Amino acid sequence: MKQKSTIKTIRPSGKREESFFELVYEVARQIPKGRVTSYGAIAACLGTKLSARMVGWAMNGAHQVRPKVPAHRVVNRLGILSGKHHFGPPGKMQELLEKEGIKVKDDQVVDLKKIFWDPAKELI
DNA sequence: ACGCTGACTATTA
DNA sequence: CTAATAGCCAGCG
Repeated sequence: MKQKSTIKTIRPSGKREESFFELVYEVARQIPKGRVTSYGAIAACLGTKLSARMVGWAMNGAHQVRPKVPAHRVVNRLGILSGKHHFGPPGKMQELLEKEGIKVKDDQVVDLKKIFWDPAKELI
Protein backbone atom coordinates (compact mmCIF):
# COMPACT_ATOMS: atom_id res chain seq x y z
CA MET A 1 0.00 0.00 0.00
CA LYS A 2 1.87 2.97 -1.20
CA GLN A 3 -1.10 5.15 -1.64
CA LYS A 4 -0.54 8.80 -0.94
CA SER A 5 -3.13 11.17 0.43
CA THR A 6 -5.49 11.01 -2.54
CA ILE A 7 -7.92 13.20 -0.62
CA LYS A 8 -8.29 16.51 -2.32
CA THR A 9 -11.76 16.70 -3.75
CA ILE A 10 -13.21 17.06 -0.27
CA ARG A 11 -12.22 20.72 -0.07
CA PRO A 12 -12.67 22.55 -3.33
CA SER A 13 -11.31 25.99 -2.59
CA GLY A 14 -14.00 28.58 -2.11
CA LYS A 15 -16.83 26.17 -2.68
CA ARG A 16 -18.66 24.42 0.11
CA GLU A 17 -18.98 20.89 -1.15
CA GLU A 18 -21.42 18.96 0.97
CA SER A 19 -20.25 15.40 1.01
CA PHE A 20 -20.32 12.44 3.33
CA PHE A 21 -17.14 13.74 4.90
CA GLU A 22 -18.63 17.10 5.79
CA LEU A 23 -21.35 15.35 7.78
CA VAL A 24 -18.76 13.31 9.64
CA TYR A 25 -16.75 16.43 10.42
CA GLU A 26 -19.80 18.20 11.82
CA VAL A 27 -20.65 15.34 14.14
CA ALA A 28 -17.02 14.97 15.20
CA ARG A 29 -16.88 18.65 16.14
CA GLN A 30 -19.91 18.17 18.38
CA ILE A 31 -18.06 15.69 20.57
CA PRO A 32 -17.83 17.23 24.06
CA LYS A 33 -14.44 17.57 25.67
CA GLY A 34 -13.48 14.55 27.70
CA ARG A 35 -15.76 12.29 25.69
CA VAL A 36 -15.20 9.85 22.86
CA THR A 37 -17.32 8.12 20.27
CA SER A 38 -16.98 5.33 17.76
CA TYR A 39 -16.96 5.28 13.98
CA GLY A 40 -20.04 3.11 13.99
CA ALA A 41 -21.90 5.59 16.21
CA ILE A 42 -21.16 8.46 13.85
CA ALA A 43 -22.03 6.34 10.85
CA ALA A 44 -25.30 5.33 12.51
CA CYS A 45 -26.11 8.98 13.20
CA LEU A 46 -25.57 9.74 9.53
CA GLY A 47 -27.80 6.86 8.57
CA THR A 48 -25.03 4.74 7.12
CA LYS A 49 -24.21 2.64 10.15
CA LEU A 50 -23.11 -0.19 7.92
CA SER A 51 -20.36 1.99 6.55
CA ALA A 52 -18.25 2.81 9.55
CA ARG A 53 -15.24 2.51 7.24
CA MET A 54 -16.35 5.61 5.43
CA VAL A 55 -16.21 7.51 8.72
CA GLY A 56 -12.62 6.46 9.19
CA TRP A 57 -11.94 7.36 5.61
CA ALA A 58 -13.47 10.77 6.22
CA MET A 59 -11.28 11.23 9.27
CA ASN A 60 -8.34 10.74 6.97
CA GLY A 61 -9.17 14.08 5.44
CA ALA A 62 -10.04 15.70 8.77
CA HIS A 63 -6.43 16.76 9.20
CA GLN A 64 -6.58 19.28 6.43
CA VAL A 65 -10.10 20.47 7.18
CA ARG A 66 -10.76 23.72 8.96
CA PRO A 67 -11.88 24.19 11.59
CA LYS A 68 -9.91 21.42 13.11
CA VAL A 69 -11.73 18.14 13.70
CA PRO A 70 -11.07 16.37 17.03
CA ALA A 71 -10.37 13.05 15.37
CA HIS A 72 -8.50 11.97 18.48
CA ARG A 73 -11.89 11.70 20.20
CA VAL A 74 -13.01 9.17 17.65
CA VAL A 75 -12.03 5.60 18.37
CA ASN A 76 -13.31 2.20 17.35
CA ARG A 77 -16.10 0.43 19.21
CA LEU A 78 -13.66 -1.09 21.69
CA GLY A 79 -12.17 2.28 22.50
CA ILE A 80 -8.90 1.37 20.85
CA LEU A 81 -6.95 4.21 19.28
CA SER A 82 -7.05 2.63 15.87
CA GLY A 83 -6.18 5.88 14.14
CA LYS A 84 -3.18 6.85 16.22
CA HIS A 85 -0.82 5.99 13.39
CA HIS A 86 -2.58 8.41 11.10
CA PHE A 87 -2.40 11.25 13.56
CA GLY A 88 1.18 11.88 12.66
CA PRO A 89 3.57 11.14 15.53
CA PRO A 90 2.43 7.94 17.24
CA GLY A 91 1.47 8.62 20.85
CA LYS A 92 0.17 12.08 20.06
CA MET A 93 -3.40 10.88 20.01
CA GLN A 94 -3.10 9.28 23.44
CA GLU A 95 -1.45 12.40 24.77
CA LEU A 96 -4.31 14.56 23.56
CA LEU A 97 -6.89 12.25 25.10
CA GLU A 98 -5.14 12.14 28.46
CA LYS A 99 -4.86 15.89 28.33
CA GLU A 100 -8.64 16.11 28.22
CA GLY A 101 -9.00 13.78 31.18
CA ILE A 102 -9.50 10.60 29.21
CA LYS A 103 -7.46 7.73 30.57
CA VAL A 104 -5.74 5.61 27.97
CA LYS A 105 -4.16 2.29 28.76
CA ASP A 106 -2.26 0.28 26.18
CA ASP A 107 -3.75 2.23 23.27
CA GLN A 108 -7.21 1.65 24.66
CA VAL A 109 -9.62 4.10 26.31
CA VAL A 110 -10.41 3.32 29.95
CA ASP A 111 -14.02 3.50 31.17
CA LEU A 112 -15.24 3.73 27.64
CA LYS A 113 -18.85 3.31 28.68
CA LYS A 114 -18.62 6.32 30.99
CA ILE A 115 -17.11 8.71 28.50
CA PHE A 116 -18.73 7.30 25.43
CA TRP A 117 -20.75 9.91 23.60
CA ASP A 118 -23.49 8.74 21.30
CA PRO A 119 -24.32 11.34 18.61
CA ALA A 120 -27.56 9.54 17.85
CA LYS A 121 -28.81 10.26 21.36
CA GLU A 122 -26.94 13.32 22.59
CA LEU A 123 -26.94 15.15 19.30
CA ILE A 124 -30.30 15.63 17.69
C1' DA B 1 -17.16 2.13 -15.97
C1' DC B 2 -14.38 -1.39 -13.14
C1' DG B 3 -11.30 -2.79 -9.53
C1' DC B 4 -8.70 -1.69 -5.50
C1' DT B 5 -8.23 0.26 -1.06
C1' DG B 6 -9.54 1.59 3.63
C1' DA B 7 -8.56 5.12 10.93
C1' DC B 8 -14.96 -0.38 10.93
C1' DT B 9 -18.24 -3.85 12.64
C1' DA B 10 -20.31 -8.39 13.20
C1' DT B 11 -20.04 -13.16 13.02
C1' DT B 12 -17.75 -17.61 13.04
C1' DA B 13 -13.92 -20.68 14.42
C1' DC C 1 -7.69 -11.81 22.66
C1' DT C 2 -6.43 -13.59 17.29
C1' DA C 3 -7.63 -15.07 12.34
C1' DA C 4 -10.64 -15.32 8.65
C1' DT C 5 -14.89 -13.87 6.12
C1' DA C 6 -18.45 -10.78 4.67
C1' DG C 7 -20.82 -6.34 4.16
C1' DC C 8 -20.59 -1.60 3.45
C1' DC C 9 -19.56 2.79 0.24
C1' DA C 10 -16.76 6.90 -1.51
C1' DG C 11 -12.67 8.20 -4.17
C1' DC C 12 -8.94 7.35 -7.45
C1' DG C 13 -6.29 5.28 -11.42
